[in-house]
Amino acid sequence: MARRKSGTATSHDVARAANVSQALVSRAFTGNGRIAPKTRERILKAAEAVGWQPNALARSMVTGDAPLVAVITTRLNFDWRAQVLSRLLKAIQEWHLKPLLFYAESDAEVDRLLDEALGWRARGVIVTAGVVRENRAAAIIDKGQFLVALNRPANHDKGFSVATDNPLGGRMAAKLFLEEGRQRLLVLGGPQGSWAPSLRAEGFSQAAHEAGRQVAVWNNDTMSTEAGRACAGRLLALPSAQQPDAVFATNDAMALGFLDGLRGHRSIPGDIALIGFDNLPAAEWAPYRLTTFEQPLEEMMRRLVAHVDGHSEEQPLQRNGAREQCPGLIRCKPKLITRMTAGKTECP
Amino acid sequence: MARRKSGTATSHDVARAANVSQALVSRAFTGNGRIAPKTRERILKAAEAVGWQPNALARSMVTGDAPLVAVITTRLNFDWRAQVLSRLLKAIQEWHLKPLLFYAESDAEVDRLLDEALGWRARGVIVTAGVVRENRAAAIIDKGQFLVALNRPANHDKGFSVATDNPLGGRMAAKLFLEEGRQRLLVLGGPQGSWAPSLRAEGFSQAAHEAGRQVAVWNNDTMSTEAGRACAGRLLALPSAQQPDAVFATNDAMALGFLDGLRGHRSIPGDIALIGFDNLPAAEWAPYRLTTFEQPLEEMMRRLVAHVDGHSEEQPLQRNGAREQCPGLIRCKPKLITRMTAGKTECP
DNA sequence: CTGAAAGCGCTTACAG
DNA sequence: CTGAAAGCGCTTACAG
Repeated sequence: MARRKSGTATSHDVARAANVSQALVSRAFTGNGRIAPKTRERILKAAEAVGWQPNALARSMVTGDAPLVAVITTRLNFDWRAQVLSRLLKAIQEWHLKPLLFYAESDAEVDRLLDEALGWRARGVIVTAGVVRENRAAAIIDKGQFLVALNRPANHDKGFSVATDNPLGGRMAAKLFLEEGRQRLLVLGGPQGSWAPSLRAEGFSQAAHEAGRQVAVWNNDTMSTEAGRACAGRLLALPSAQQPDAVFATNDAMALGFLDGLRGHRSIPGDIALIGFDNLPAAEWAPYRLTTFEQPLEEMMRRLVAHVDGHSEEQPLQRNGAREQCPGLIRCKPKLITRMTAGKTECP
Repeated sequence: MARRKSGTATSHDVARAANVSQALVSRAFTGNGRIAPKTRERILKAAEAVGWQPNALARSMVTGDAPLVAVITTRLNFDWRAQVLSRLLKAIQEWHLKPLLFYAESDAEVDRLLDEALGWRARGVIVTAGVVRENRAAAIIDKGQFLVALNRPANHDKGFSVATDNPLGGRMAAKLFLEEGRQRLLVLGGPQGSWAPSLRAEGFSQAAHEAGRQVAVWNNDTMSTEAGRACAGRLLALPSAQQPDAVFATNDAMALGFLDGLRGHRSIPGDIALIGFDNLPAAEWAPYRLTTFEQPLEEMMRRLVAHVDGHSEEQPLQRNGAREQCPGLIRCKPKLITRMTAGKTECP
């Protein structure tokens, strides 16, 4: 029944081999408590011979502190997700913590996974997929764990949420189009109810409305290159009087597909200006040269790290003093990367 | 010192709340041992009220079996890595195991991380980055853990290694070029000593040599689109008599950059035929239409899963009976995806 | 069906 | 400097 139990050495085996008490073996490895240097060395050698090292589970249990952080993630098929996870894993590594991953096949699973994560008594949880329900957030925080939500709300006033300033990105895109004198504006949006893409679209629409312009919004369930290509087809089928002359795609994948769909039919940015979001590697490739927004991943990670470090030092919340616009939500400015598809009308 | 210890409820708290013994609380959650249905329900309610669930660390300790699997990974900036990790996380999730990630900033760190992983007493370890040293492999397997290496050797006869059949891919590419009557062959290789890219290059060269053709190999330290573009520049600078008319890029990133670098200077596949490796999403985009190899990820995962399932059932090794070509290494055939850059010379 | 007790593999006061 | 002992939060025979 017990899988392996037999055969695995314990600190007692090492103690026997080094002819010391089991407690000394522990001290040799933790570095806590006095121990003669020579004894320590003898123990280390014995451990090596036996092939033993401390059982991290047992250590975590007895110290009441597991060096773990739970990370909720999902399919990595969108480039941006992989970038985020990669950067996150690196940060966690640098904390000398271990990421325990919870993979959500769909957003609906996220709540169950958060519950499961609680069982591991980790230092905290980082959510990069799905939605954090309010009572789940409370359960996590009440147990003294930190809660960080990336590009989504934490739904708790002691939770922490870092996001790209999506509305600002949308507004900047609109402003750029208006400065270029574009007339008919279109947004390639995400699924209904999605958080980040909706905020981008709303920021865009709002700025356009303030300038007296109307905006069409086409929602897309997948936000893939295929979806972008489909939108291009839809645009080409429109009566020419209704064809937009400026398009804001709420992610790069759609923008790239859109460009491919228009290739040979329209000139960019002559007929249609285009701005994307994410600054995927492909955005700068020769056939695209897409004007887009870079998400401030490094800044987001810095903020996240600062929050978690603050948490572990049990500092009082400094957030009130700092007067964030929206408590618990840190917005980091996206950076406009101007390439050929918009914003360069003054250059040849 | 102890971080949280205080405040966190235990099974005793639940027992008190439900007016039962602590042992019953355990039985209510594990499902092992007899317990009256009504008692169980009362306990579950009490636990919910207290906000408690079993401590997975303590459970793992006492059962001697932690439902963990260690995964060694690295930066996810290459698309293929992210795909692999994503698929892996899903498989592990389906086993009802939890992936504990070890992130190696460089290959040199991998050995240290493997050592660290041992401390968690996981069911096994899956290596997707760096090299598994022989004695490290032995240490893992001697402790009864499984060892799986993806696209690299496991370096132990009880380890398990699944890889794309890289030499075969190389040979197939060469064969296709030869059938097209290409004369001057070039390989865009990876770093010296890299495993998979070198095998691809070798397979290619070998097949070419057998047909009496010479092959030039240009190694690249990064295998990025930039490297591919640089190779294009280098090619264009060559005296025309020496210019290759067929290029095998050992990954798609280089192939795509190479295409961009040639754009406007050479016609593809007229002047130069090109084959890549990986079948990245971008390979099928309109400006590229790259002929390339799809790595058989699903088959690799199926094999991996079968091995690990076999391991947990303590089955005798079946490998000898099956007579694998190379013991412990399973090669899965890559699939040629024929698009526009090679292999379609008969079609307009 | 339920409870008291032993034990998982460690760490850490507490005595010597 | 070292060792014996308590205890971390559970699970699981073993008695009742």
